Amino acid sequence: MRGVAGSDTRRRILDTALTAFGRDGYAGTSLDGLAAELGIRKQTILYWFPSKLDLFEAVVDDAAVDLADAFDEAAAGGLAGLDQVQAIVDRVFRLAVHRPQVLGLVREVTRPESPTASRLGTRIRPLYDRARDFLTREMEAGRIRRSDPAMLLLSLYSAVVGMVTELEVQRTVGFEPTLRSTVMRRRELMRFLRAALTPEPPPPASP
Amino acid sequence: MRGVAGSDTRRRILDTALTAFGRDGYAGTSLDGLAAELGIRKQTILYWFPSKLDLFEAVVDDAAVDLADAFDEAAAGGLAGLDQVQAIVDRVFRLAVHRPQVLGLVREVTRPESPTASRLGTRIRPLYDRARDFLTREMEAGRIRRSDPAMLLLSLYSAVVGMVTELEVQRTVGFEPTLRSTVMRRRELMRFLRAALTPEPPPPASP
DNA sequence: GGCAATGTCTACCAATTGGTAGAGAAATTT
DNA sequence: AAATTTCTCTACCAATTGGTAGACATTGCC
Repeated sequence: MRGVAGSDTRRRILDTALTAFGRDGYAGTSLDGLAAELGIRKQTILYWFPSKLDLFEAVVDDAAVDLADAFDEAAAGGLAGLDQVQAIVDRVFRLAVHRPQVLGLVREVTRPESPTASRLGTRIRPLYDRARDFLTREMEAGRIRRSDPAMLLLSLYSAVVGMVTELEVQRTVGFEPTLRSTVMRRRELMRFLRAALTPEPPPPASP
Repeated sequence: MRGVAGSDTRRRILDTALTAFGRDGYAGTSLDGLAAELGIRKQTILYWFPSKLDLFEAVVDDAAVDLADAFDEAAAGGLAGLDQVQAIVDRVFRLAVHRPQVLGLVREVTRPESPTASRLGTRIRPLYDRARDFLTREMEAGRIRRSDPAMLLLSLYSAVVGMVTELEVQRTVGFEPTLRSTVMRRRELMRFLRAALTPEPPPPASP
């Protein structure tokens, strides 16, 4: 078959490339290998995406949409304090179980030398600002322990992404990442976060 | 100069390779580039290390020693509970400031597809076991909040390494990683960890 | 001074890389 | 049915990759 409607070819390339870039990194992914995985020729990839870098950027943009959607959805409930945090963590975990490749890509793209570190940066920036504002507000309202919001956000990000992404550390250490262990991990993470975020009890009330 | 005593050539290669592998990843690092950075020819590298993979493994082994030493040193004080945790975090931070490349390599090597993920695994395993036993003990003694030690350890690992390694996220987000910000980050991380680890107050004593 | 060991280099090489040029099949338009 | 557009392919290519073979310089030993 030749020249067939293959309009989904672009889609297939994006999906396979997402997995490959997240798994092997940008440098470790070759167009030939990618094409072989897809059962097509490299030139077909270059037809849809003029260069490897273009493909990578398209993949990143594509994944950024997923991430932003997840956050939006979790934020839509209009929750507050720890409940809102929990909703977001749950949502990110759902994404991680459903499409773990996305987080692999996040890992690759947040590498200092990543070819488009800055690109994801600009994509993520709005999410970041929203999150920091949220934390600031909740701290002022006393629903979250008071500290530097930017730093706290970094801690949260690290804990969540680290926990979700570094599955290998688990494997290295003898865990098989089953669904059950994933659920346990989420629960454990939430306990951890709740403990860290719960505001200290107010000082003994003065009359 | 030719054939000079260059016994430190091996050392220089290891150091430069550590930085390069941590920064660009295994696939993203080329022997030619490495050699150029060192002002020598690629064949000199291949004289000291028979292949690229051999070089990588040597680099990993080298870095693993540094890490293990840091842990040992931090553990030597014979502290308990949160103080011990703090000592380790401090020590890792010191390593991160002093030789940030090591953590870059940790990041690369914990990637699922890393050529020697399993190697670092076996190197780290003993450290892991010690840490988990420590946590279990401290929980039983009531000095640390009770939870699943393995999971908790994963949380700690994620929070610390994530916080230290993912400098780029900070940069992306507008922080310049100065020494001062590093100190602040460590302090913030400790506050975070302390909050998460401090045992809950005992239930109201029954007679 | 001769000589083996050590260390660095030049000269290659086969395989793989990202990318170009353009042929040719199928679908769509006219 | 002819012409055009859309899509995938074959055929190349220059540059880079990790690696081999071996020349040649320096050093330390006798």
